[in-house]
Amino acid sequence: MVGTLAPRRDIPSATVSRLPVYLRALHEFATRDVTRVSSEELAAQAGVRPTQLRKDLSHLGSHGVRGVGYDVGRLTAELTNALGLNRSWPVAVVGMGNLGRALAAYSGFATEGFHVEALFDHDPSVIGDLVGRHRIASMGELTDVVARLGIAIGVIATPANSAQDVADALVGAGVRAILNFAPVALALPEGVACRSVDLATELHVLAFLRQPERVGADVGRGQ
Amino acid sequence: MVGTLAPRRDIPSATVSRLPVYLRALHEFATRDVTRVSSEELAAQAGVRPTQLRKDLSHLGSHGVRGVGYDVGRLTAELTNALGLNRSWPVAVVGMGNLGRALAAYSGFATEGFHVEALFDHDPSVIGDLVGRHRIASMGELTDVVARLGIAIGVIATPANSAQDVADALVGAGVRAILNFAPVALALPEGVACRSVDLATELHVLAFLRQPERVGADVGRGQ
DNA sequence: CGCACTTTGTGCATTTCTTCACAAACCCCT
DNA sequence: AGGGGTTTGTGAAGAAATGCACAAAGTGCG
Repeated sequence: MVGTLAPRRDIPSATVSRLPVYLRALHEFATRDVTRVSSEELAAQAGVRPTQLRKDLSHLGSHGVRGVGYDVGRLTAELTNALGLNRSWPVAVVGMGNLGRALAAYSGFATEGFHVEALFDHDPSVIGDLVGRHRIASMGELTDVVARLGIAIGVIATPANSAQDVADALVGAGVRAILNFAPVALALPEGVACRSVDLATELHVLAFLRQPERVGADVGRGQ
Repeated sequence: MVGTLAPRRDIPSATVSRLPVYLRALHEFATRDVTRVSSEELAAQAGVRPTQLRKDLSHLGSHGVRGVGYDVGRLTAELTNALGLNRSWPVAVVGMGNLGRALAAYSGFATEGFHVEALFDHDPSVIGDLVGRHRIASMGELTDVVARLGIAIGVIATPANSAQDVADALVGAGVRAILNFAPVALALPEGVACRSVDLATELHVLAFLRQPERVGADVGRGQ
């Protein structure tokens, strides 16, 4: 973590990272037509301990009912609202290699108001190609397109060496939330949110954990 | 994190998650023919603070030279060794949708001894198809193939509802390290290492951070 | 050869995160 | 209406991670 810090309201960042997991667990119960869950059931589904779930929810001022549990619908609404998922989030993907194309088509991105609305690439030979319902635009069009479509989140799926330039372009165009798949630490101005996902790093950590010397271990956000 | 715990040797898990980042930063310097770096330079490249870098390296018993810095080659070797990257890690990818195919072809996977050696899918209509240099095998072949090729790491890129079955199959076949892209908390026996990457969760966190009420914030593994 | 300068390694303080333990709150049954 | 049985919400304890400040250890110049 390099950017800025200090969530304005006092929700710990560790808690924020888990809220989406709780939301998904709730959806799971909803599809089974369960209307009430205990912290124990919900925590089991989410892969955390009940006590942590309750503490996390307490930061939202969220209220279950003692002796009963949580109303699935109500808690879903509260979490959805807390996460800001009751609006639309136009997403742009930059970098149309294997990963970028997969992300552009990934159904996980289509949930909860996230919509891929624009695709960009540097390579002239792919500009104009259709991926899903969208045409790949050139980097030169980025500023205009981002402004016109009100892109809120930029996904960087380029090689490492162009990631910083892309980030600068996105920020310059007004994007203030970036999901970065390139294996570099981006330098970003204060006020720009960034999450990085690094596949090679994940494999490296697994390799460490699986070394014969070290016994069964489970580091980090295993679940 | 739900699985087991307690890295046998006392390297904090937060440190372990950063070691691959340092290794990559070192590679960057090496390609520029730099042979010595200070903790300040290396930390800047890695996106952390110098003091944290030094503290992390101290857990390895790694030694730089006071007044000088670190020898790029030597530190690279030490980190490579500590992470267990001086051997080959055969990887299998299960689930040949968009994401699985991208992962199978992803060059980031090809670094440092990680080699995709087997591909699996449930869908009969894609079994036998070639992706890269490999044929997609059926789930029924999983146990045999994993054993024969000595697969060390299983990557799950299936929908959420089949992820647990796939995990069980992998573990049953002897795989004890899993990289999970399905949005579920896997239940795994003690001694199986697991890292989960959840794209939807990352977007949700970004949405939270970008809500108007909360000012610039940067949660979690932003870099 | 010694002194000034640089940069590491680390004990300690601080902050953040997790877990425990229990009182408060609510339902339901009689 | 009251009491037993649950399950939440939370203060306080404990653990982990981070950041500070400085001593230790090296280089190189005079």
